[in-house]
Amino acid sequence: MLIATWNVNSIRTRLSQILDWINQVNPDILCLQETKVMDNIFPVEPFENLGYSVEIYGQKSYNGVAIISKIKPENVRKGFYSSTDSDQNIEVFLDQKRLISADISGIKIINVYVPNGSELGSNKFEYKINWLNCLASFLDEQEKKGELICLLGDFNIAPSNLDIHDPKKYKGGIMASEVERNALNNVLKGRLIDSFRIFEKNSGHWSWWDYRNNAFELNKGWRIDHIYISKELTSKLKSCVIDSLPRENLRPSDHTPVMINLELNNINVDSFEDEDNFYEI
DNA sequence: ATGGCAGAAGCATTCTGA
Repeated sequence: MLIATWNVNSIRTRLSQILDWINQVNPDILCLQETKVMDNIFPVEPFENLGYSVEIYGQKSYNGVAIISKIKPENVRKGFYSSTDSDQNIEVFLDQKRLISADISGIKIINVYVPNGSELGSNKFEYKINWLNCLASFLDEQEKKGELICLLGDFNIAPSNLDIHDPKKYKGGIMASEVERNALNNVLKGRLIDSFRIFEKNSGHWSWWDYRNNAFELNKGWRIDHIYISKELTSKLKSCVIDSLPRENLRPSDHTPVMINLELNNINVDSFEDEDNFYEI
């Protein structure tokens, strides 16, 4: 099962590029960020015509996330939610559409567009850290329910200096600070694994290149788009690939797709009960 | 310290991103 994430920086501007990529790669699940469009004018039909279900959570101009899936998702939820009434933090984040989740093939897919944060010390930076803390609480609750999780999207954080083309230049700055890395680690808590680092231990692999200063041509990038999976799923993980080709397109997104291959093809979704599998909840 | 590049909104220019 191919699961991909891609910050497309406007679904309407990038539509033909996304459809081309789907036709070439044939992903089972494609999670999008920065769709930048209200739900009532999201181009749903082109994806449905390719056999996908489309779940969207967007707004005008900014943010916006979507799950495009061959298997119809269940329990689709938009934004943070909690089964306990105590979590009043959630109300604060309703105006920015940055998270959509759904159950697909026994895995809870959590698609996120983490705030950028602008610069350390700013109000936006505080929002970013608060948002990540809320995500940590959200995952705590999912873990308590025994969910198998795939948390993926644009995190706007380079997890280590290996994930920045010039770590000295950007040391301690936005997307590279210890505060952000600690907040991210508090989300992961060792229970979620960075798929890419299972296969690649070296630097030099990027998922985002700034539009400015010829950054792509100079290969001055960052790895800020990630696919984290529950520990229990790592034995099923066959690959994690950053596909940099779409960044070469005319009028590209500044991000490029990241995808994993999870070997779930021996699983019959219709007969979970008959299977003696670790992923049962 | 600033700008550089891009998209949306909307028609000149501002806001936001990373």
